[in-house]
Amino acid sequence: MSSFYVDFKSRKPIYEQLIDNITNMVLRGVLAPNDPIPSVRQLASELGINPNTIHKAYAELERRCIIYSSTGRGSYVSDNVMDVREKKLTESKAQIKDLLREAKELGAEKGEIINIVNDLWDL
Amino acid sequence: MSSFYVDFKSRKPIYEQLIDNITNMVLRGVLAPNDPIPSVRQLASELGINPNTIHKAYAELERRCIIYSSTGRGSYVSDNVMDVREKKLTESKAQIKDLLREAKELGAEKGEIINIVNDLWDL
Amino acid sequence: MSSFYVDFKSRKPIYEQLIDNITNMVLRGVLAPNDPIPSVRQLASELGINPNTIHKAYAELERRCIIYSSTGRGSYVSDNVMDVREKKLTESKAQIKDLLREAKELGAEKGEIINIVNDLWDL
Amino acid sequence: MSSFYVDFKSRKPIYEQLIDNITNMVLRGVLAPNDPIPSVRQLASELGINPNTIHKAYAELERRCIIYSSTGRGSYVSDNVMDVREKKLTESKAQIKDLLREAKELGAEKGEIINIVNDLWDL
DNA sequence: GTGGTCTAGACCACG
DNA sequence: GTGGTCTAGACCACT
Repeated sequence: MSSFYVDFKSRKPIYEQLIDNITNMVLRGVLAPNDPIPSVRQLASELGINPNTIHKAYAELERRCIIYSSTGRGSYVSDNVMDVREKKLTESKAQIKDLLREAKELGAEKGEIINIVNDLWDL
Repeated sequence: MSSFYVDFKSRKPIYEQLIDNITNMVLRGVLAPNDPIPSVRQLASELGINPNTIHKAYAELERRCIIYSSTGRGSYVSDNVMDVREKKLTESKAQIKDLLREAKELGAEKGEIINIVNDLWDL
Repeated sequence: MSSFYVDFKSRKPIYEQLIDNITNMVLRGVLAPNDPIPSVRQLASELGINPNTIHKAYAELERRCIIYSSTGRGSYVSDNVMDVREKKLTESKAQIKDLLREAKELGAEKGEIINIVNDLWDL
Repeated sequence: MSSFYVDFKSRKPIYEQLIDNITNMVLRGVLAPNDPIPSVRQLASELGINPNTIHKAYAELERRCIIYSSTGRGSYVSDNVMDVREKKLTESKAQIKDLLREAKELGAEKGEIINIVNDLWDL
């Protein structure tokens, strides 16, 4: 029951979906530091995807220090998860700020936004 | 002194940049309802872009009811700008909600978000 | 208070709009046989349209025997209105038949159609 | 023995013909949900048409949620065919109503219309 | 002049 | 291989 999943109907490239997929599993703790992740071939056949696509995703994940690979032994979840989380949170807040600025220009009321925030944090 | 501008180095397609460009000018009132917008060929030569690319952008803008075009007469800003603004604001708020949910999962504090909101609205 | 009208936002060419416009006025009796219709120049200035466009419409209306023009004296409504009506009705029924066939293939029920017909004729 | 076909002599643009063509095949079940449709290049060479023209048709079909495409994988029939059918039927009935109203004004008898309906549904 | 369609051919990223 | 973007240049109908 692995939660690996790709949506072929999405416009988002499959390799990007995989990146997001695995990144999320790591950040949520579904995959713990030093856990092994499926081999390229295994995941490829499991998802019915070209192995090259899996490889591309793994390469990018390694570049982002979310996993590490050792030749012949497979790939594992990195143990500096907190750094990754920190980085993503910073990006996330920057995006939110941009969107809020846009929404304000479009006429959004401060109250509406506060309500959204309250709903998410307090409910 | 038209504010049309495209960044050829961007990964975002030129025609999408044009769409965003014009949409923003309409939403901010730089272009008023029923104002004429530059002809396909004129804007093409002005920006050093192929007319087909401009046409693609105009066609999509027309589909989104932001402009209307008629053969032999040219293209004009639509007059139901409020509908477009309303629609965009709804989308924007949905995106914000999604990002906030993600940020919360990543460990963002409610206070941080509230501060961002206050900064934007009250400063 | 002439009912001549063109919608610049429509995809339908202006000259076609004029043709439909005048044809309808003739068929509904708003314009009676041998009534004069506005001169090309007059209608052009009234509607803010290029005279060539008006001329094109008038030429087609003449070809369809809906109006007749005599050089230097202007244009007038034809007096064989019934022929025109007959012809249009035949076309109209053919179109309806085609659309009904399509609707049936799409799953329309006979009852729905009968209801539409009843509403139009009996209400 | 694909039923793709275009009439080069028609005034209807080739890309629109393709759209109608494929839409009909989907609605009639000739193309089933998630079936692959020919690649842009393949259909182009098959029909002797420029790939750009095929692409334009596919792009519009995707916008209408009749197919979906993904780079590197190809294009496939969407699986929410019923929504499309529903939408098209609604449009179709609206058109029929308009035409019936016109026909009535032109002097059509209710009986004539009823006969047409009966012929189509009962024969 | 205007927008709209089409062709020919190039280049890119994705799988 | 696939779809997607862009250019260059032609032709059409409409105004």
